Amino acid sequence: MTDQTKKPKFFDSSPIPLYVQLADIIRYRIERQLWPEGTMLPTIDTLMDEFSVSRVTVRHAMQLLSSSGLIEIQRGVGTFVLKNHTRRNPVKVETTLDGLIEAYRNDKPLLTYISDSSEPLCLTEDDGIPAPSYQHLRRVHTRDDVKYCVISIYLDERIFKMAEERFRTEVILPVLASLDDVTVANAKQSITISKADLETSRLLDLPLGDPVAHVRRVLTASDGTIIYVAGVTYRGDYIHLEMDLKK
Amino acid sequence: MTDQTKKPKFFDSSPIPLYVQLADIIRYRIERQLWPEGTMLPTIDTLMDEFSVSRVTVRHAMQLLSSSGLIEIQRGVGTFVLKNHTRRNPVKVETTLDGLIEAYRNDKPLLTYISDSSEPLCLTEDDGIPAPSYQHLRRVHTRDDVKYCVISIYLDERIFKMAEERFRTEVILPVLASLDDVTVANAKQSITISKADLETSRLLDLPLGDPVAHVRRVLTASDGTIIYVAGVTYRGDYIHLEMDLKK
DNA sequence: AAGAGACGTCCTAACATTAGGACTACATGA
DNA sequence: TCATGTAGTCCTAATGTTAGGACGTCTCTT
Repeated sequence: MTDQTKKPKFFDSSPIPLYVQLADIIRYRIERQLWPEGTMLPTIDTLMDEFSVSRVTVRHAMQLLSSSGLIEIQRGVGTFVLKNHTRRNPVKVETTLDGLIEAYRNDKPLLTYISDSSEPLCLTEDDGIPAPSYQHLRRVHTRDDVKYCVISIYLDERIFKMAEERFRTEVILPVLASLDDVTVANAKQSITISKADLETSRLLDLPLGDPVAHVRRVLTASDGTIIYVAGVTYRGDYIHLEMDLKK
Repeated sequence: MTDQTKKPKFFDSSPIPLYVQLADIIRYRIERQLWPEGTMLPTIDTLMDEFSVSRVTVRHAMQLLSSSGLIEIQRGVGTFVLKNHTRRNPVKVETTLDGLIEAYRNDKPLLTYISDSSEPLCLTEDDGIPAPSYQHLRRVHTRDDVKYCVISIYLDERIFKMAEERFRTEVILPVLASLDDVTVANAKQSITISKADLETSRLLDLPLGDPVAHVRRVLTASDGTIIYVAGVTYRGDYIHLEMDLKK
């Protein structure tokens, strides 16, 4: 019965541990330049106050950030922002097929085949006319040692047979574009955002629940046959989309 | 020294409680139709086995899903998938200015002004020539009782003065478009994905760390003056982007 | 009415998270 | 050298998460 002051507890009620939430907030502030590189962070006691949490909690959060190299803790001195954790080389989402092909011509990701287990090919009426059969390829793209997307491709088997070896070892789209016998008449792409599920989080070394972008691409031939369907799951932080609204 | 069998512990090492992760996985399977509406979920004992977790953990996860209305637990019978939690009415991200204006003409969201505290206007050389001064407006858009984005707008003060009242009470872009004296020469938009920070999670009633999309729009007049800069943070699950890759 | 198959409850026992407070160790400048 | 400010350590205690197991209760079918 000492004091019944309301405890805002700031962002409790979430099942995520306080120290993780706190670390997220601090990371966010650093990324947003609120605390630029080299700055000394508020003292532990100040942060305890600001967020009404205990010492243990603040320290735990700090250790998390420190071990990920974002800050440096100096005993007896203070805690300092290290690197500005600049956005790492995001993937520019191309808005044209040519751009997409061109992008892959310059950037050859490491391809890792993965065993299947994924969603079956699912098409809507709008997509076009299904081909008689498809070859399924599923792999992870890696660049600079970072696995940045999982891609699951269904390729018209007749086309696949034209360059089986190349399709297996190279990125599909440039190969597809290089085949004289194949003409892509239509190409659609849709993007949605969701959270990394168990499989994705494993494949991309991502924490479960981290933001990801799902991209679905459908290419059709001039007779309406669907020749290529891809479902790509990108790490959310690798996505960057630019568009000119003035057409 | 009884048995030292390795415990894969499936997705431990994450600070997020197991039962939350498990609930996420089950929700995901339901959403992906792996367990369609009406299906009986595997028994608690089966799930305990599949994921190597204890009874308490499975039940805790189930209760979470049950209380969010996704499943129904029937004692002595089993647990069943209720509604298929269909995607709720996502916002189609427009790729042209006219589309954007048109979209807002048909969909009038509820605007809630919020006190400031946000990032200052930050522009790059590329954006254009800054106007002498800007009016800042910051608000939350709500549709069907769901707060789906926070928008922070900087509007050239000279333009703001032309229709102060309307700018305050209506969605900016349609008003801007309706002014004869204003011509938008250029309009750019960029999209990135990140996690909800503390402020966003509060404003949008979203769990901290949930996926969000940041959209930045810059409009310039024909003389290169930047007349409008908007930073919009959307709920990730409200974003849907369609594009025709064939230009 | 009985049995099988489900979920519900309860218990023990580790750990992890968190608050709150006291005290220690270190670095730096006056 | 010493005061000051900062991070580190340690303690108690409450609460939450998880494993593992035993047993209770409910529903439905035979």
